[in-house]
Amino acid sequence: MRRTKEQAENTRRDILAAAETLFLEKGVAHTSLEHIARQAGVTRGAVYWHFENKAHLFHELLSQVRLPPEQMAERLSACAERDPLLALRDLCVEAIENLVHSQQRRRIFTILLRRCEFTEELREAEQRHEAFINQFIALCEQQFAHAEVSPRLQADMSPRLAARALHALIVGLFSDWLRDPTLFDPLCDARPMIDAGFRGLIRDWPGGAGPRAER
Amino acid sequence: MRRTKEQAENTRRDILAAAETLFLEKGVAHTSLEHIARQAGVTRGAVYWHFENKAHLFHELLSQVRLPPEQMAERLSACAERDPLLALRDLCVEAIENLVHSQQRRRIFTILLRRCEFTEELREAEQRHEAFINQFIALCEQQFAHAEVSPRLQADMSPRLAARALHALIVGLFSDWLRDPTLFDPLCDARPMIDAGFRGLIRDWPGGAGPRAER
DNA sequence: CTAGTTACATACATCACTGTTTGTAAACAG
DNA sequence: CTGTTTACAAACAGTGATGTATGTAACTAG
Repeated sequence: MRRTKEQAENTRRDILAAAETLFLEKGVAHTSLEHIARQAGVTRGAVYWHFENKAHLFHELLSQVRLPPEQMAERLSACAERDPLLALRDLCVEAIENLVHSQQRRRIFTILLRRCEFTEELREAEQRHEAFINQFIALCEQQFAHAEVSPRLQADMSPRLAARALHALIVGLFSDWLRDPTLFDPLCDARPMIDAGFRGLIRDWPGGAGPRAER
Repeated sequence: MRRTKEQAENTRRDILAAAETLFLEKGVAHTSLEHIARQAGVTRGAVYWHFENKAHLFHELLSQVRLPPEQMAERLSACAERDPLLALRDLCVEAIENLVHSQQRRRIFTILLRRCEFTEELREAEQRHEAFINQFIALCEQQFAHAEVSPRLQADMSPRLAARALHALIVGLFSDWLRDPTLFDPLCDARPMIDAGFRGLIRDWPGGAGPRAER
């Protein structure tokens, strides 16, 4: 009963989708490969064929939604003629809004934040994720350290600290909203909240009256 | 080999301590009651005697570090003669600094944020924790809605939104620092970061030159 | 057309965990 | 001092998960 390459790719996707569903529902540790296989309509044989083990499966799940940092860096430097901070602000707002637009992102970040244990087993996936975060923070710091920007920082803020505060705000918004989506509405609240963050970091940050970002 | 009441209390504490250690090390789901018992120098019999099951054990672990909300409310209203926001600010800063001062807090919050899966099994503990968070947010909102305070909010900020943004910042700082303690030093950085948060929410927030809180 | 390989299913061996039950010595109440 | 309860230890029963090994039919390259 061998399948064609295309069919094989489909079962692979089915397995990933099944894992996504079950990880979200019962947590990573409490989901067995048997479970995943059944949900995907295959046996564990298929799972072990496509993935080394649960940790690798998890890892590949995560890779599906991470914006490659190069792309982020590109987006930030693309609009170099504008205020570099406005580009960063828009990026942050979009990151949060994206949770609304893609249920897959929402599911996977929920798994990441609330349905998995970062322990030996998932060390590799964790490290990749951490590397990603560090790159994001580094990018922020870079923007804040920009020659035209750093003089605008509030007195008690270094580029380093500003980057960390901004990241904390975003992570907090992610994890709060994923925990309870009724807390706020990303589509209308993310922007003012992020703006508030920037206002605390930057002296002359344009107030609530500032222009909306172009889309 | 029955023990005296005092001895029993000790084994209970030993079990909790063992669970704390192992949950942190290997995650809640990956830690068996057998493991915990061994680490505590007892058998599973003792564990089942003192706790109904792993979920209840986990629950009692968490209760060890949560500041009762009444105490928070009290602290906030205690210094009513001062700016209510300064009291809130100090409370937030302290919450973060406390992570440094108590390794137990640090361990337990690490477990909460990175070593457990919020799934059916832990539903009860999760709900209590969530209730606690909601009370905290409600308290913040209350402070921001205070008659003398709300006119000072930035134009695009409601008390509701401000409370949520502040909580997100704190949660983010918690989870970032627990993930990587080299990111910043709570003892000197928490205050400016929290101040930045407030500055983004409040118009006339005293700048970095503001007075340090009395201790 | 036919090796050889692929994409699985099936079977096997092993082990770990949970919950419960039973046993028991020692503490404690009266 | 004695019956009762406490604070466990030990044994039991059942279940499920993992990794691997083996089988196999169909695809595919030549």
